[in-house]
Amino acid sequence: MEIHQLQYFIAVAETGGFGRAAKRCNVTQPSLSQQIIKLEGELGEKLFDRLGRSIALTEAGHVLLPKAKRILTEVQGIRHDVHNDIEEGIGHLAIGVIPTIAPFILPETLIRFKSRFPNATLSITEALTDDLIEKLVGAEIDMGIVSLPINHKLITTETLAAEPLLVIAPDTMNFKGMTSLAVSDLNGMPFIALDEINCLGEQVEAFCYKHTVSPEIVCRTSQLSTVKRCVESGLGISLIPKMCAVTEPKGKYGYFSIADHAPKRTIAAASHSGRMQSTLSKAFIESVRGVCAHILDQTVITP
Amino acid sequence: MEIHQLQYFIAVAETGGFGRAAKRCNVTQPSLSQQIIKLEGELGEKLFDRLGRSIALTEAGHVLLPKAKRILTEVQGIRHDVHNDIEEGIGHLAIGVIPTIAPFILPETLIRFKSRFPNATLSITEALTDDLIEKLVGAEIDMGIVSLPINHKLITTETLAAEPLLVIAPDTMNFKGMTSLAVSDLNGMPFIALDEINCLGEQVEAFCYKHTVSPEIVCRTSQLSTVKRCVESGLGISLIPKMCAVTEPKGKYGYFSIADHAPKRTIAAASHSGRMQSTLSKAFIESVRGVCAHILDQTVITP
DNA sequence: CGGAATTATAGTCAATACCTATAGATTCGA
DNA sequence: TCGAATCTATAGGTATTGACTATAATTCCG
Repeated sequence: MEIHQLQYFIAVAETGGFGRAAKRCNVTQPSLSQQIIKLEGELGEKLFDRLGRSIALTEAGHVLLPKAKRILTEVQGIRHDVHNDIEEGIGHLAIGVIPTIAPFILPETLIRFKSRFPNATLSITEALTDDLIEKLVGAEIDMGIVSLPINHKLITTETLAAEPLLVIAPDTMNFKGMTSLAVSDLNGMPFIALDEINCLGEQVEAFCYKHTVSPEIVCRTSQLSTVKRCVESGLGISLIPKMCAVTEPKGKYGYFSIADHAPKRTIAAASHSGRMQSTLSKAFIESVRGVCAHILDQTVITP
Repeated sequence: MEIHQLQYFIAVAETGGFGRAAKRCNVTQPSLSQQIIKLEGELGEKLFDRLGRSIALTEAGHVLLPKAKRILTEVQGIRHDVHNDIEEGIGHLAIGVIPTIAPFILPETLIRFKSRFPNATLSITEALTDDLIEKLVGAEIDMGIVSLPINHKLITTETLAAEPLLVIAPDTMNFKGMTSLAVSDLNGMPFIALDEINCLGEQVEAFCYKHTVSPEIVCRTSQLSTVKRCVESGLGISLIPKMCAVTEPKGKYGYFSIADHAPKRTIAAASHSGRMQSTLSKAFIESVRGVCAHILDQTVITP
């Protein structure tokens, strides 16, 4: 059974004749007759009673007609739907975000995205960079929000924001009253480090190494919120991304920028080079970009 | 767009590869590839991202997949539906009945038929024999319940019942006390005739002519109920079908059979010779046959 | 880098959808 | 009742196209 056969069938039923139907379908009458006969053979039922002047639907024909019409309507609609649904943002998007970004941007991003695409569904995976890359390659997720650099030949990245890393220090320490520090000020300071399995942990480590700063690592945790808690307890200082400083209520600690060699991380959207970016994907990226800009525009430096 | 293309598309989406899909569809991989490419061309959108090891649905592919599955499911179901719906009596039946039969058999017939085929829809046309034949030939109705004879080369008839015609006479006339009459008793009697456009009118006329009986026609009406009313008023006698006598409450008149040359009419189902009789049609015929038997089994002859 | 796996391309073949011409059947009007 | 008109089915030829084989190009993995 093929779609053009159903088309012919409907044409015959509606025009009441093979000849007229053939004209409507832009084929000759014998061609159309053959296809109808073939369809009848496949269904094992005659579809029309060929009376002399006109034709009448048999019982089987009566059963088939509405079903055939329905199918044809759906087929006709597919071409438009494929385009319209895309434009109307109907669909699904699977996103991955690294843990040192997720909690700060997701709430606002989801609100923005959902209000723009109420008919889209989202699934969010929070995982470390390497996991996200693997999932991207395996097409388990459509896009990852990560921190650069990413080095994988199948992954393409698009920069979304450059984010300063700020020194967070407890009120009990003697940075109080200063607005900015120099790299050298970190030397020998007690330091709360983020575990290196987080890319942020690596980046901080790299920053220190590059500027030959050697803080004294007193504690290593795997979550930024734990880092903050430790700092608040006066255990030491740390370097945290600005979005983490902005989006949470301030406690007994202050934020300071480093004046001479300001550390930063680059937030980017990562996707599979071989896959087309969907409309939803692109829109989500813009949402994130907007949220980052909004968050990073705020000021938190201790006065 | 053809159905086998949708089939191939679904197979690729579900097996995650062109080769595996081809195996499932019993075609070679190049054939399947070509059809997918053709489908993509027709839709103007790529449906898959061909990654090295596997494939991923594009946005358009994601939109198409559920629609394609739906269509295919419906197509798969058609073959069964065409047969099952027929067996389950889903469908429509257009019936025509002549006015001198309709009011007496329809109520009971419809009740029987509807309880047997609750999912069928019925449309009833009440019209004179010639009209019904015309509608049958034009396939406007599927079957007619008429009185024989029918002479039309395109019409086939199937006898349902032989029905006596009874003399109806007002209580005021001197048939009182008799149980049966002879044809000759009608001679010169005041007679309420049914209009000849009804076949029953013709038949009565023919009966009288055949037996050289000449009742005196005092009135000609077009409905049997009017005939009865007139008889009840004492205007004269008439000949009416037994079903008319049985199914209505008795008034101030009596029924008498004619002993020597009992007049009767033959009730039959008429249909177009070139058309297949649907299951519903056949079932309806049986319903009518049953109702006729039940009605004509009763006795109304004045004791 | 070589071998396994996967998709795309090229060229050929065969099935089939389509066309022209015509036959068979039915209807309608003279 | 006969012939013209109308309609569907059949026959035979053509051309499109779906499918096959063989192979190239690419990716992935050891």
